[in-house]
Amino acid sequence: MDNQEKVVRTRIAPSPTGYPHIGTIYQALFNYAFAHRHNGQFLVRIEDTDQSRLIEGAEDVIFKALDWFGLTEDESPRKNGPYAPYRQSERLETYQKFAKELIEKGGAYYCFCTKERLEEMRKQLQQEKKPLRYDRHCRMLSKEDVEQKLSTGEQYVVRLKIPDNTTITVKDEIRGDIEFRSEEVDEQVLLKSDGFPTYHLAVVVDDHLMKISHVVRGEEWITSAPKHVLLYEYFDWEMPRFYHTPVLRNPDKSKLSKRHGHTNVGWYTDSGYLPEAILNYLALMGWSHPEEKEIFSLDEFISLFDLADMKPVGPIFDLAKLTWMNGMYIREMDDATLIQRLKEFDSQVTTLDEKTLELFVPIAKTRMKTLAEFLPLVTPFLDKPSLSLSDEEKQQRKALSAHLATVQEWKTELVLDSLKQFVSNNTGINFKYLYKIILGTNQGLPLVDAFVIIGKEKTLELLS
RNA sequence: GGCCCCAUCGUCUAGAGGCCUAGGACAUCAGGUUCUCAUCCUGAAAACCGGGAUUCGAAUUCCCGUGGGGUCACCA
Repeated sequence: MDNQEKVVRTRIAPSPTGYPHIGTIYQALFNYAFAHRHNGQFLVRIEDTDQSRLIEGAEDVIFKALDWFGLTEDESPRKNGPYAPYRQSERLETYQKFAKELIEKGGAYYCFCTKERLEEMRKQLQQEKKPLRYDRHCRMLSKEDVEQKLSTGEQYVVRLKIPDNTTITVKDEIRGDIEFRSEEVDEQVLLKSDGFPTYHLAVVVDDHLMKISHVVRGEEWITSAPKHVLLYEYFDWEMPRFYHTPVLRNPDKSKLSKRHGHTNVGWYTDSGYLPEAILNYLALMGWSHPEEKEIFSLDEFISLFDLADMKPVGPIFDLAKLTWMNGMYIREMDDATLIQRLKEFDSQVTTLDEKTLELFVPIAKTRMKTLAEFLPLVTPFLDKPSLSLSDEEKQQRKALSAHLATVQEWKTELVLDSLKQFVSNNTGINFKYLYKIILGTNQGLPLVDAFVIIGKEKTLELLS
């Protein structure tokens, strides 16, 4: 009975405060994979308790991103579920109820300090070079004082009470027990004066109510974890297992940010990255395949992944390796799928002749690292590019055109022979030069293959 | 600065006391294949932060430094 495996339930708790961050997807991946590995549920809870930071439409975009990656949740505001609502702004009474209960239990207290007083207090502490913690001013208030202030409608917040002289232990499953001296922990606000909870109250209440079994979140939460542990103890609730995953970093090792890297999921979408490649890359940040494989599917990852195997080191997000991996996925994709993806990526691809597309894709494939690189490869053969060439180069172009016009049968070997002949007939000319006078760059799709695809007529037109 | 976390090639990592002359991947460089460029193949260069301790033996355990990161809100 004791050994009965608990249902695994994980969650991500994004705030709708802007574009979806790649770090959110990183978290989602591990939460999703772990839940699926254990036939559990993965939920998305929207943490919209900061009214001032809300951005309209941000929630939608988060779900759109999750869909794009295929990290579909089991319960969320859009899907509902047994523990609805899943949007914190709709659960206010719940938090208020528990805040009250906590006060009655002696785990929290009313605080009437004004913003001004707090500011002054901090200034003072700063001058004295003391840690910036609340001075517990209102904790000393008598019951009568509190009642009196409450009855006159004075604004208040609810603060967490920290016990004196104890050690609070956070059991982190990735790095082991982490100990905090209680006097190092701030008596944080749990319920704000606008009636909204802060993260600390909301997360504990919701994780408990929603029966979250494994809390998998970024390392930046370690410092506030003792507050959460305390809350679980005060409420006498069973604690979930905590896994603090490493934070993704910029090349300069700081926390991955907009300033130094590409954090917006939309950037990857727009740049022609494939969701499966991104996920594969992300999976390798802090985890490694038991056979040291680099390329593997989400399903394979799910079947192998264990949170206990996570490394605690913050990895640097290396766009170059992601890009390589993306190219790998493109190369290994079958042509039909790739064509489909290209069309979805850029509607301009839809306008191309289907047959032409089918012929171009195989030769373009090995030359693309992102979907965005397809069109620039192909269009120079379809729409005559306007080039700025020297007179001599124009001359050569004409000569080449005349030379190719003599090819009897427009077949790969014959066209190639013709080109080779042209090159050997003219001293100082090589294939690289040919690219220059035909495409304007010294590289591109194989000329012969491309010429055969578009046909003799169009080729000559291109060179005219 | 206080507290907390972390530490193997430039980057992601393998490594759970002898299999390590430290392995793989990206990036870099050099060759090969090739109509250019890619792809593909071959190869090269490249790391255990420092110091103690434990041990017959330490990248692996322990301590102390050092370095990097995180966090210190009525934000999450």
